[in-house]
Amino acid sequence: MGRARAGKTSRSDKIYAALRQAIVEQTLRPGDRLPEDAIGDCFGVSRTSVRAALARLHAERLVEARRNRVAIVASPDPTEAQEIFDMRRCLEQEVARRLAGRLTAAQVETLEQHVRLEEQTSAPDSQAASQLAGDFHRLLAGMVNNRVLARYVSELVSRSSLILALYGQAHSTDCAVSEHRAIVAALSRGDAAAAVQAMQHHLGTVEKRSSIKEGDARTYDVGAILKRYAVKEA
Amino acid sequence: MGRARAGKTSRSDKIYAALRQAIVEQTLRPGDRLPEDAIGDCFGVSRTSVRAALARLHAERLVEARRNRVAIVASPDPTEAQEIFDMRRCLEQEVARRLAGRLTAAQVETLEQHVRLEEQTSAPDSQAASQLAGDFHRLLAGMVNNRVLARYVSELVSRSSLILALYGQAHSTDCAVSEHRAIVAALSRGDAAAAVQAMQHHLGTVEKRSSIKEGDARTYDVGAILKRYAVKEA
DNA sequence: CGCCTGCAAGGTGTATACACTTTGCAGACG
DNA sequence: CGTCTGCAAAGTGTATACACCTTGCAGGCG
Repeated sequence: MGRARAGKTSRSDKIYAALRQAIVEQTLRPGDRLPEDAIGDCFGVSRTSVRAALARLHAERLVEARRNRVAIVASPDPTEAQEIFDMRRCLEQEVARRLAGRLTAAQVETLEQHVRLEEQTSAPDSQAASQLAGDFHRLLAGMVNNRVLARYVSELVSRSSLILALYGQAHSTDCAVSEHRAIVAALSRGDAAAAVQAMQHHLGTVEKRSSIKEGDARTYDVGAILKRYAVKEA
Repeated sequence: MGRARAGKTSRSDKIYAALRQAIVEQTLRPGDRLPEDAIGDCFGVSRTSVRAALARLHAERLVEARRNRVAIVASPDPTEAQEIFDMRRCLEQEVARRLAGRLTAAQVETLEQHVRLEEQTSAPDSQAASQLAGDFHRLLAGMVNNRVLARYVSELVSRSSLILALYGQAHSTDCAVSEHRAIVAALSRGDAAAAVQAMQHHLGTVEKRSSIKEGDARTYDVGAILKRYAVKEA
């Protein structure tokens, strides 16, 4: 009886995992429609399970669900995109601060192994590389002994995929592996200031890679945008 | 046609709101059972809507849902409780830092009015007072222009109710109003350092008010607890 | 008297049915 | 030819039905 345990995943769990994967891999892109019955047919289950999965994805802000309307993959507007990166800087800086000089040898090894894996990945712009890049950040956050922090970082990392999909070019080396290496180095030699700075610089790089411009996001409203076209057509 | 808009709340929305309220008010206490059909009967709806509401509450970590088992109101163990307060300190400190010296006169007035409302509330240990205290923190977080931050703070504030319910005495003046006043004062005179410190001190006070001790949370396991009783009975 | 076994009751997981809402389009109408 | 109207198709909101899991307890067995 020591056996058994866990294992059992409900149907909605499987669908949740599949959809989530498809979204962060950008197979499903922001704005794509997610009709419950179509998805259900596709997985061979009823709408019931699909609804549960969609609800969960909605809670994580990976899908938008308007009442009585088909759900769609979330597409963060520029303002939201900035808020997400802003928050990542805030949280992951905290991760760096807390981890600097406090990593065990085993943890450092785990991180270095992960970075090595990233380097060895053949296609640098592949879905796999993108996935690994995200995992690096999750791995790091998971080493802080605070599951709330880990969960928030993980959520933000996922949502970043949406932003890259919208404003960057698909999987354009989401994260420079060298920057990951620099972060690990600073952390393991216990240099908190450098670690924090490396993290900030890294996230800045990632954000820049996706040019979220669009009128600096403060000017973002339909009126302003349409006005530009009106001028052209006048 | 400028009219209409919003308004329509689905049944699961209503149930979600009701359960949520009951939980943060501590009418439903941590560990309380939440059987879908019982709740459905109670609200005159089917399990379907209740399930959706519970799923949402689960996503916010206000209820625990084990597979094939009745859902219960979440009861954070001491470790989790510390993680939540830890995270609150991290995020709300950021709120203070960002708000200091950047509040408009109108915002300061809103805050002062809220604090006045808190002071005037007759019963200081009432559900109402508790609710207002939480709202103060949400109000503050909402003034930072970052909805992600606001959402996380709001979630943590709600979860704090669970902790107070478990480890504090019910609604024991969750927050000292004077401390709220001090925070507003520091913010409005633009003293970031003081604001941050006031916030930290305040959250420290709140956490202390609920003595989460229980063996310092590292020693938290059933064995250790039962051992104490074994000694008594020996 | 204590432990194990099996069963019934309580509850969840999932499919299905049906009502209602939204949306796009065809055809009437100016 | 553009606009309005109404209807059918697509899709969601909710209730209900049934299979299966989990748990507590009654009764047998040592």
